Amino acid sequence: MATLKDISVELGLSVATVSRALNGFPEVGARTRTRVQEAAARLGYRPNRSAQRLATGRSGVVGMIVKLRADMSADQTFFDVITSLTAELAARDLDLVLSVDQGDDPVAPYKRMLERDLLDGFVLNAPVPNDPRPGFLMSRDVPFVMHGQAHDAPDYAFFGIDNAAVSADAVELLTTLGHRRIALINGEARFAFAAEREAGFRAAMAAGAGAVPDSAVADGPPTENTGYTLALSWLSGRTGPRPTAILCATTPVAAGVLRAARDLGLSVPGDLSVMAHDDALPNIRPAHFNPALTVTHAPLREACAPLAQMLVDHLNGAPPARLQTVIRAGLIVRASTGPVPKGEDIPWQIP
Amino acid sequence: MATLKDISVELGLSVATVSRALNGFPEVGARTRTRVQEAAARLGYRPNRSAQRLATGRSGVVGMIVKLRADMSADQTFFDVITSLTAELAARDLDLVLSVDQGDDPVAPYKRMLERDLLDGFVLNAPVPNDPRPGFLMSRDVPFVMHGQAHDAPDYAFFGIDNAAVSADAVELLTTLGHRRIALINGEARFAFAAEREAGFRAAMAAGAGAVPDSAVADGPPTENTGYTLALSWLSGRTGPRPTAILCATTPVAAGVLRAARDLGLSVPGDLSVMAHDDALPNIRPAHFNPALTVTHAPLREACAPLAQMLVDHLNGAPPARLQTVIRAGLIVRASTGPVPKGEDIPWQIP
DNA sequence: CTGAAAGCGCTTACAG
DNA sequence: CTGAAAGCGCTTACAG
Repeated sequence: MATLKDISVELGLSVATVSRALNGFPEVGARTRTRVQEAAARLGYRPNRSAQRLATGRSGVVGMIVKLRADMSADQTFFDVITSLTAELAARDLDLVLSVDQGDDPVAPYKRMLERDLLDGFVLNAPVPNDPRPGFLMSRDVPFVMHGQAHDAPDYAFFGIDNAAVSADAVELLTTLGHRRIALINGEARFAFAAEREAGFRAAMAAGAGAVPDSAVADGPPTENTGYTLALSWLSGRTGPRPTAILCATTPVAAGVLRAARDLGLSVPGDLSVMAHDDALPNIRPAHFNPALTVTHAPLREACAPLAQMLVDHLNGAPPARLQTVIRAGLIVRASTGPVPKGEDIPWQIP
Repeated sequence: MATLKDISVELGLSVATVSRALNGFPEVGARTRTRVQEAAARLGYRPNRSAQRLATGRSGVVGMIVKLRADMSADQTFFDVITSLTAELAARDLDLVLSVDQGDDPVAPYKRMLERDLLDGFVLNAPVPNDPRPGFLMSRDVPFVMHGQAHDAPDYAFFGIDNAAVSADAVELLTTLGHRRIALINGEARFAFAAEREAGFRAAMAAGAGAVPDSAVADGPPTENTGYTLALSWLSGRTGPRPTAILCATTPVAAGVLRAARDLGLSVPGDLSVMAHDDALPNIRPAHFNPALTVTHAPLREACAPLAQMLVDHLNGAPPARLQTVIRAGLIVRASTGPVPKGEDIPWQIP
């Protein structure tokens, strides 16, 4: 394995200059930099991470703790995020060490990893309302970045989508089409994003379609089965007036709703409009649903590069309160949404 | 953070001696070792991994590549193994870096990780028949250990259970109870362990109960749904004579079989005996099934300590062909198996 | 049984 | 713009 020394000998430069050239220090001459870069490529130079880490005092390792849920439903989104996050961190010379935890104490696994004393920072996933992890890590001065947002005006680094707008955009599309009885199959209530979506949903509905009864909001694991079961119960009409549109937390949930409609002989979008939020998981193509699914669209994996970069910036001393990004999901109108059925543009009745 | 130097100053010893004492070198005097260990504990000494790694030339990082399947069914066993493996490797000062791959080429992701040139070795999971990964890694002299076994007389390190015996033990129990028409819901055919289980099943059946028609062997994802669907079709009797016993690849599959029996009004074990192989996943308690499930039993997570140790030994120069262990699963007889129903002890007919 | 010393491959003040 | 040198915290022949 070629070292800085090899390059320096090859070019008659000092190791220091070679190091500076490769690390993009501005004071290096353009010609020198080019020569160094070429020699590095020619010799197949790769920095020795352990040496870099020893010299800089960083471990180059960041951690992420995955909560295993009691119901054992391995989250499909998990793999997608891990894939991208690992790659994005690797591109920035950081290794990601995963640790799976099954305990009840949300900060205990972080304490445990910190004790081993070899982590530069954390990526926090699956925030819950009033998540205690940011407070704990900040009290110990441990850098981290959160995927999502657990508090209203956080003083920590995070990247997420505007979940209230996800609901509002969907509601606005549907109310413009005349819908008033819109139901929501939300993500699991214990997660912060779900709380934001529900709040956004209720606010947008109140503004455009009328108040929403509790019976028109439900949640469950983000599966086809959840969608099927809830839609079947709502659409059968046994539980009161039927919704004319259903908003789904994920595309698999929407697949279940579509199946329920089919089983009940309801046409989509003739009798029922269906929308979902689309995390753009691989192997799930809402464009190929039948009918093609109207969605709000925000690929989960696109969060990974910003998250990795924020963490690097944070490690390099950037103030975390500057490392905050909220992006707005896109809206893709396809064939699963249409005008409200005639005579059905009647708001929910609050009991 | 305390260093070796701190300890050496504290005790008036050399850094070298402190290092030797802490690393268990035999030549250190017993009293000296004790003093050093006490001082290390008192000062909260933790070795600096980067320094160790730089000095030893090892990265201290091993990789594991997780294949993401097209059907997106995140394997429940995955989390269990990752949890334990991470912990066991950490206890041996190794970090585990996961990489998720979705491509078709089984060795490409290993090549890619190798190019980054910072891995000491790999843990290989989910072996398939004639798995190309061992050959590739051996050709590059990359240490690895396989969870399971992909070849008949491997020349590489691996740890696994005797899958043929898993089937044979189950078949023997059932034939002793008089069963002759035993059906198998196997793990997915693309995995090596499933091929071993099927071969073991057919051999044991041929020896004790008669040959098995292809229609009595099926496979699918290791889910409740797989068990329910297959059992329903077999037990309805539409596809030929009913099995009097069903062997399941996993406990969730058995849960599905039990539900199918219930739905059809069949009693277990009166009309049907049910067995499964139990990976001992958390939150699944075959002892609490109704009836309590008879199983072959081999906790997946118990493979992790041996795997971690084997990898360490391999990294320390042990010849991989010595690092091979096959353990035998246990057999736990509970209430889901019983004597064959009267007059039903008639072998399968091969069409 | 213990120590002095070299070395692992980087980074980064300090000088010029 | 470049270099000489110290230092990061270990490990490990080599000597005694």
